[in-house]
Amino acid sequence: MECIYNVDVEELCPVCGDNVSGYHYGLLTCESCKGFFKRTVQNNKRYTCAERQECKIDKTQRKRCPFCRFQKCLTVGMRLEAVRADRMRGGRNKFGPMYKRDRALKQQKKALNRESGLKMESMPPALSSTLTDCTLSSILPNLPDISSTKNILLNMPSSTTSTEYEQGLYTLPGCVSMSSYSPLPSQYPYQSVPCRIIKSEFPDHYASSSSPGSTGGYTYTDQTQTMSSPTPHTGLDLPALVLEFVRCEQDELLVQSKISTHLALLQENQSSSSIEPLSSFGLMCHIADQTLFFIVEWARSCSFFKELKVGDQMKLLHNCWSELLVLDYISRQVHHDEHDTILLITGQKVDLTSVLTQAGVTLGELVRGAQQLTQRLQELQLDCREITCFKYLILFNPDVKLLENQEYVGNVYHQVNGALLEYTLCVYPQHVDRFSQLLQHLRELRALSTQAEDYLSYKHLNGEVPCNKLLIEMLHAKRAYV
DNA sequence: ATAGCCTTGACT
DNA sequence: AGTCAAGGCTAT
Repeated sequence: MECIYNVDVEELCPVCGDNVSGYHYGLLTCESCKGFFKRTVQNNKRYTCAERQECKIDKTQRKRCPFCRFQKCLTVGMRLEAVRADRMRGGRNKFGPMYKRDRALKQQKKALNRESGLKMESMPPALSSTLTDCTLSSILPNLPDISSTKNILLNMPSSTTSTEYEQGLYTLPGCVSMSSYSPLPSQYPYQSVPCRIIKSEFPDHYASSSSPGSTGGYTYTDQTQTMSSPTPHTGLDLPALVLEFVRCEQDELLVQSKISTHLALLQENQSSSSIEPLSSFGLMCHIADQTLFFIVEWARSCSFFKELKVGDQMKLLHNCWSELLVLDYISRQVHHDEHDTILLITGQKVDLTSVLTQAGVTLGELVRGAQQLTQRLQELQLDCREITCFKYLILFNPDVKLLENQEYVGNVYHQVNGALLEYTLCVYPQHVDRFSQLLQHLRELRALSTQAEDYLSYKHLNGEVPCNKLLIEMLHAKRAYV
């Protein structure tokens, strides 16, 4: 378990997760994505996606789909304007001061973390990289929804850089840190923000207004249309709802990187203070707390969820948080091929045997139960679209009592249920009872999560759960509505 | 086409 | 003189 402590503070490329080699075209990226971005813009390359324009980009797969890779470059905030039209070498461009501020900010953040020791709660919200100090009630009403995200972007002061923005300088009250993991919908790509500080250094190809009759290059608007429109061309006619769910999924790599950074800071605080090191269990609580934050973020981004009033949103989340946590854990194991290790959200592997020997009876049973369910789901070859449906079925639980809009929640549930049925019949026609098997496994997952919640409550009563506000809030809200 | 290494040159 | 993000070169 010690390996969890060795999370590197070093930043990862937001596009592919490789090691960064410096600031390139607006942000810290790796050497290969730098080169890829340069080639694409300089040579005005156009790519197409053979799949659904949702390819995962990581170090091993980045070569497979240049379309999605370039899309991701833009989404994370790489700047077309930083590619020079005249190909002049050397020297500095106008991004220099921005890089400098970004570096200073990172230093400041580190220093602040060291000062405040483990008491993250005392940190000014704007400097807190993740939401250790947030309660659900503070997150839900204050987080901007996608449409207001657009407004914030559009109204950003012109001196604002994307990096500063991501680091939370422009956060709203309620300790909200908007970051690059929040998927900006394709209608509002970052690059369309009109108030860019820097005039394009590549005006011929990329200035949207100055070249109405340009033949060779695509404009910003063109690009949005050609690069981001949903592909109608699919081999199978999958339920639209399922495709939409997949499109709204969070970027796992970014979540992984955020949580890893958080744990790394925690580790720094540990070593620089006299506070007793966290136990493995304590560390797991921190991971669970952080994961919860991203689960809430995901829920918030669902269009169905946004329709609900905050009161109902809280009831739904209070009801299902542990199921979503367990689903997150199990779906990670399902697609992890090594049977003797557990894959954490941080990307680290933990030896299963050492977990089982270290864990007490209850935790041991839980881990074993999860492994068994994992194995059954692996045999079924559960796919990521089914997992996404699971998340919605768990969140929109029609059995939650005292909802203001009970009927709506029930409606969503049944729609998702129908979409999942249609999906399984469409993709696995030879496997007729797949749908009912999936639902059976969902019930088993629910049972596991109840066990897990009970275990956590017991540990909390013993004072063994570290001060993770979100996790503890959830524990207190334990099934009050069912 | 990719990506690691090299050269360049404004800025400190 | 040193820094470091641009572009360039070239094996793979």
